[in-house]
Amino acid sequence: MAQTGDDGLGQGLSGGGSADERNEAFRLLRFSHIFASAVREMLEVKPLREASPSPLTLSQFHLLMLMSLNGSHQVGEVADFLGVSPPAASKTIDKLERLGLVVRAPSRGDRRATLLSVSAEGRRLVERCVKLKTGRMSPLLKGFLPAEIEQFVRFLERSSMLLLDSEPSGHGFCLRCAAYIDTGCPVGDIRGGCPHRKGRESGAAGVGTEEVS
Amino acid sequence: MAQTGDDGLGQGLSGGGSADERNEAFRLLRFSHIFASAVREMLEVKPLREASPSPLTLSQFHLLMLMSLNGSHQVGEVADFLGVSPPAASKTIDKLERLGLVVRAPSRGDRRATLLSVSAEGRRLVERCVKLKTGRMSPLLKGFLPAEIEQFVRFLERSSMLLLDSEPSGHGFCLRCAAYIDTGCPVGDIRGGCPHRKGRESGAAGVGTEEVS
DNA sequence: GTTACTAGTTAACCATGTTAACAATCAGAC
DNA sequence: GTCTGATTGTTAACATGGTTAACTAGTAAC
Repeated sequence: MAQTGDDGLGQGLSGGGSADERNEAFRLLRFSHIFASAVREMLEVKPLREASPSPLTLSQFHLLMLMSLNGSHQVGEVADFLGVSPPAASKTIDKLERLGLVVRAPSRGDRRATLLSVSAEGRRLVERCVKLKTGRMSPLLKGFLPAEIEQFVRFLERSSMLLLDSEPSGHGFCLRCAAYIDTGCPVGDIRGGCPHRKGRESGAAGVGTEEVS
Repeated sequence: MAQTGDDGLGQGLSGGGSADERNEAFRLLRFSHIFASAVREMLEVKPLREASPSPLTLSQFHLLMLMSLNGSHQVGEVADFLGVSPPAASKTIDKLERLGLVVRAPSRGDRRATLLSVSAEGRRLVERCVKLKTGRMSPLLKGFLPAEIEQFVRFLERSSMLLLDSEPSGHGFCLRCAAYIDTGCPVGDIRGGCPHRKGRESGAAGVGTEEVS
């Protein structure tokens, strides 16, 4: 039953073009969803659950990851990066502080601001989690030839950019897209720019240099 | 600053192998994240926000999608498919019913069960949403050659399976992975089987045939 | 026909998000 | 210098979506 073109949605997917083209569009949509779910589940949620004794949210972990790479941050920056309101960020930080993963300290320059940094315990958690991610990646790396990996990465990059570029005018939401891993987020180039990147570039002198620990 | 191998995480990612291999693993992990986020945002969240006057959750929409393709369902099946507890499903259905998108009707065979079906309004919403998804896909389809699309889809499928297969023993969580689009979910083959599939196969005679309309 | 199980809902609670209001501090006009 | 206005972060009040436990109604087994 329900062969590709038969059901109600086969119609909805037909944007013109031959049946083969429709079928390709259909399969691409489907496996994009599956891949996205698999990545989220196996490379984000599961490693985090295994690495952390107390159950952390992905948001909470992203915050930790961000700070473990970029030194101290202000609460507002963190809120921007996570894409939530300042009170939400504040509460998230409360929780992480109770767990002993981050540390709040008053900023010396601006006494309104509070600087956040990762504790040793938090840093260890991040390391454990990254190690688990790496482990889960390895069957994937073993199952492809190096040249295939290279091409797959290029496909992923190109298609991500094509997807995001269809935005009428980039009002710059943040993908929380692992940009914290490295500089040069390609997403930032086509949208308004991810807040994390902004923080690192413009705020580098004011924030990054003021170490807490 | 922070070139790929310099920062704290370059170390964490090194699972052995040459620097080039590590770099490839690194890029693959990163662009997998980016692609997953882009798919979620542009092919799931945004189309839904645009198609629906009242803000629906992805869960709620998945439920709608599921039922619009497979006729009526029981509350418990829906809970399994969404991966939430029965009370949560019940409340979700409450909301969708208040919005006039689904209809509850007593089952004639088993008077404990309630059968759910999509209203005409709900069906229109699903169609609008699918159309928007298709629209957002088109730049992607235009930006690739047909042969590239084909290969990209194969990569996505292979890597999804490799990722999911690394699970020690599939205790069958559901990816909500767009399996509702078509039969033959490849994920179901390697895990315990997605609950939706189970519902369609074993429950087809008891549930699918009893139309509520 | 009594007993045990199943389907669904309700109640009480928790986590996480929001907006509005607030205290403290900074920065510029005068 | 000081007053006014913007900013930083927190608290308070509330909405939403999830959980488990308890309950009702109905089915099924013996």
